[in-house]
Amino acid sequence: MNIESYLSQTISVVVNHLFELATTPESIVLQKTKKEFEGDYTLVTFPFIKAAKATPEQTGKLIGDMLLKENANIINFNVVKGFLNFSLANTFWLNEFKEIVAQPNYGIKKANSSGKQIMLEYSSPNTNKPLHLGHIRNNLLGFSVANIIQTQGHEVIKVNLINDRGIHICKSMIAWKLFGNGETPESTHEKGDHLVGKYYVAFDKEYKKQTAELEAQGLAKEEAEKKAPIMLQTQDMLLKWEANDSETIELWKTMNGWVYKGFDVTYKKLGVTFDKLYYESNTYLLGKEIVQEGLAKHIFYKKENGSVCIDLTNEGLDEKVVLRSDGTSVYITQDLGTAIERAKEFPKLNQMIYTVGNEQDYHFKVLFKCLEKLGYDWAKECFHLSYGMVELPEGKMKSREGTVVDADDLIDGMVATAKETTEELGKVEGFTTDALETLYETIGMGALKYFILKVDPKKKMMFDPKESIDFNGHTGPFIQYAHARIKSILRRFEKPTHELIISDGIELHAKEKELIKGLYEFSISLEESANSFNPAIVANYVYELTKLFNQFYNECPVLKEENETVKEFRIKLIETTSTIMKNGMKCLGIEVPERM
RNA sequence: GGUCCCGUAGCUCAGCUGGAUAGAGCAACAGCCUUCUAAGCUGUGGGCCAUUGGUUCGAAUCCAAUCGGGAUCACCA
Repeated sequence: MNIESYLSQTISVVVNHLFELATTPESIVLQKTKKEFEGDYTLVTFPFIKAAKATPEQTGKLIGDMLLKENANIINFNVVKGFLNFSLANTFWLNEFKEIVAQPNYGIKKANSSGKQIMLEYSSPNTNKPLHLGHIRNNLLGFSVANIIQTQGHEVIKVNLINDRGIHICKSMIAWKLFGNGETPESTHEKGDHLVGKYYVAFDKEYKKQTAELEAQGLAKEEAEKKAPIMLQTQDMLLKWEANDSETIELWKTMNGWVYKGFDVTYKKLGVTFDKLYYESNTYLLGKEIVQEGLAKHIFYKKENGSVCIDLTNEGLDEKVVLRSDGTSVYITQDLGTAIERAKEFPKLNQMIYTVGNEQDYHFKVLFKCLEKLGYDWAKECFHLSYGMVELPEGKMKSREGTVVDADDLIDGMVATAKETTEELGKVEGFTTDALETLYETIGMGALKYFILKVDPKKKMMFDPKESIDFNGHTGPFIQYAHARIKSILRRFEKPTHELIISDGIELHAKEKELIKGLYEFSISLEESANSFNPAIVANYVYELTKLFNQFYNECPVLKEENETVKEFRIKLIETTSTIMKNGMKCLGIEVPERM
């Protein structure tokens, strides 16, 4: 049951009767009562004082009196200025709790016929370098949003479009050919993506050296950059690749193979998965036909030099090239092609979501506008899940220069810190070695994932590698710890919990009531989180719930409670709390341990 | 320069579909482990919510301008 809409309904009836209004339940301003005041919900009465022809205080009292008379669930009220605070009966909250308990997956809707089919693209790595912190945000965000959308009864197809071709890929290939001496991940015991990334950096170094030399010989900077031998070799290689030169293709396959193996390890550590992989080498030629189609429809036009453009100046955008004068594709050509291809491949698709950084806001505006102009009505259901950059205190990350926070290093560092902390706290007893390894990963990754996901995706976020991610306070381990504490109590409880019956006569402790309210909120937060594609809402919700639990834990003994009815109720209460914590964290891709 | 995003405590972030005295965490300080795991709980200090003006009974929240920061405006991806 949605408590707010139930109350709004009641209030609108009362208000309409009292003041001869025609207020709809939706227009009632209702909020949770602030901590400092007595009550559960608060009605803002300012909107009614005119119709009531009374002061805010009098208006509040009028409404309060009538609510008290009309609704048995409302047992008390007080008025402070224009605010009517009212309390709901003990039994009301107990019943609410029973309803939650009766739904094993409270807040989570099963996939049903009214659910949508949604494609969500995320990750989209380049195969010339390892993943870094920016990719971590992308991956965690994409995976988490997919989970969250699923809880609302939708089907999500997670896809990864791998950027496996192009000049940047050739750069690391050339560098490897020149300086690699036949190195392989096996020979160097290096992760494949790191090995290839090393040569990408090597390319940049050599390229800078060569341009500097040419500049010293008197060439202009621009000229030098064009004429550097290594750049010419790279361009030549790209041509060979496009001409399907067997030796080049062979090297490309080999090196990309190394990278994929490396990526798989990182993806596994991050716990992200995909339903379908797309490779740009297969899709980059798509879209040319679309351009012809657009030309025929006079949506695109040909310029004198032969390039094809679209004029979006009326839309507040610019003129954009969609096909080069030499007839080759640009970025947006393939994106048009890929989108249309996917729509054909999945005819039931209701929405396409692209998880890509906000530096590409403009690109996606143009892309969606193009699709719309081409007459694809699903274009307005396309959504760019845009997220802010992860910033470092020293400035930007540049993978070419190797000044990045590497994903694997960061992950390993987090796990190592988890290990250190656990050992320092002396909490290693009773675990097998394997269980400990798993625990360190759970805690380390929990801390990292929570750190990233608790902030609003739209906003840029700051990450200071020098300050390690915290394990105290508003963090993943804080929640994991509370969960483990609950499980510890449940392990000691002698009866099977499913047999427990919640008695009606229980007088709720303040912290118990707060906790029930907190449990109820899960469903609302999850829905809000899904609607706004924002995992931070769930993340912050679970934190709030955990705080409520910790307060309860401090004030209300469970196993030591002498009254058997109360004890069993509390068992049920914490069991439900642990389930919601677990389900909430699962949405974020974070595991919660049974003990820690 | 055009367009878009962002400015909240020393730091990292909530709150933004307008409502009461603006919240957390970290850091600092002070309490709580013969009581279910102290990765916890309780308390103290810390704020012209960038600035100015407007709308409103009421503005951190909406509007405008200014200042500061970032992104983007490629026949790169």
